[in-house]
Amino acid sequence: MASNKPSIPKGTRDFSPAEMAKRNHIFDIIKSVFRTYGYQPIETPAMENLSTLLGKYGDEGDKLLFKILNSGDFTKGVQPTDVSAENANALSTKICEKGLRYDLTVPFARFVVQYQNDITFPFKRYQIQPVWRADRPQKGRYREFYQCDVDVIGSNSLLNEVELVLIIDEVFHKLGVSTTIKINNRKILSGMAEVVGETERLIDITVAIDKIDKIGIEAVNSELAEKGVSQAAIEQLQPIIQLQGTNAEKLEILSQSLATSEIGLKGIEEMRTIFSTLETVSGLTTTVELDLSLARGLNYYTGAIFEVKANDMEMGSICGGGRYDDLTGIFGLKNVSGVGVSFGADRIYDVMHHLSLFPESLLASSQVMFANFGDSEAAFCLPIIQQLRSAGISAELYPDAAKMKKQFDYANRKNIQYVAIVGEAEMQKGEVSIKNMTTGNQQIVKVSEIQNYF
RNA sequence: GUGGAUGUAGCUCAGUAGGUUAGAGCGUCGGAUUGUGGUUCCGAAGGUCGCCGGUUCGAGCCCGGUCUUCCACCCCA
Repeated sequence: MASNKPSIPKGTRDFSPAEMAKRNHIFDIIKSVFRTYGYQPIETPAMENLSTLLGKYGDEGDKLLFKILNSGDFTKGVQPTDVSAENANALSTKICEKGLRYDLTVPFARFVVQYQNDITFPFKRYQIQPVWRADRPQKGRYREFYQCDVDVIGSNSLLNEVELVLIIDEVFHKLGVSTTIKINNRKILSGMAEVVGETERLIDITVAIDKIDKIGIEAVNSELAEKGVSQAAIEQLQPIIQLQGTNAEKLEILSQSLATSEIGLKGIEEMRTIFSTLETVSGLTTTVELDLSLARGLNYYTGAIFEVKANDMEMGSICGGGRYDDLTGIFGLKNVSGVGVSFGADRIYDVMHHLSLFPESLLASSQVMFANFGDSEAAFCLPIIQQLRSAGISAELYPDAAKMKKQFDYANRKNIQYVAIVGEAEMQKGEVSIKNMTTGNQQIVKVSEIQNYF
């Protein structure tokens, strides 16, 4: 059949003007907050060299990378024996040297190393661009989605962590999304693994306890056992991962549990500093909570880790990040620590859409629409419309001399607040009748004073 | 990547045991109403039932494959 309906790849989406208005609302607020904290934008290419991407996200991450087939004769150098299911990975690196970026943090690290001599440290940048993951799509999970990253690199100060919490708080406050910020620290997690004598199983332990909210303590324990964590270690972990109380209380008990772990105590100290500094800042509207089950998959995190959950809707994390002490080291720049978070714009959109949090005014294209009564009336209106536009008021003329019903319908559908009516009578007096579409009131205004009406 | 559902008009969904020209509501368009919308009334358009193949005298319905979307797992924004 030739009549295939046009379509787009799985997990990708088109966006209509109405959707873009809402998406831009999110981007605009995020950007404006980033800027008020002194961050500056950069962009990097959609594709990176595969060598930049591979090995940074763990085995799972590598599998989810979109690879780009080499141009030209990509079969050059490939032997028939290379082509087999077991060889798929090795083969892919032979025929693909580029891939679509998986996140914005690794390309940022590459960027920092590449331009280290031109950058003033600490470098505060933000970056809002799409990323791609060859994941199976689901609710809140897309193959192409936007991340909004803010990072500061080249500073060890915990003030940066505090600043990120303030940014998160401000963004979600301005968007009207009720959230909880969860914080943990990789050093604490390392300390836990160390204390129970399972240092080399850190990743397995964190991945398992990360699921405690979802699958419960029993299932977590059996998963730990499955991964080879000793029964004694599992028992030792119980009181730690099930800690209750205020942030300060949790830290207090933890400092006893992890007393023998230098790294664990370091993590606790960091968290104490972050929490106590946050207390000196007034006006925080979001709950900030120490959550020891928070692990986060990306294994380049070394200090604080963040995750933000929407309070009023079931949805994966809508923002997440953490400190990475040596991400640039992989690209040859040692001893540069960074910390940052990434806002998931598409998930934030889904949450706001589901909870009807978008302001209605976003839909309006113009503030005022001039009804069209015919050629001479239109000609009379055009200069007035230009006058409004130069005063910063968005205005449009209905292009056809259609029936009033149709023109008013158009204004309604496009959420235009005012309709200006200029016919024979108004033209002669140099006036415009302006109708408020929500109240239905109509007023007559002199052409010379019209821009003051809005 | 593994397992499970789904797909009928622009949207939300009906569709009886497989049997003539596949329906409704909303929306769209036109009219009642040639300077006043969101209400009402009347009328119209719009579907190769996701796609490909099979079974059958006959398939929206049964079977196989494929794609999409959704759900769980893995993992994640």
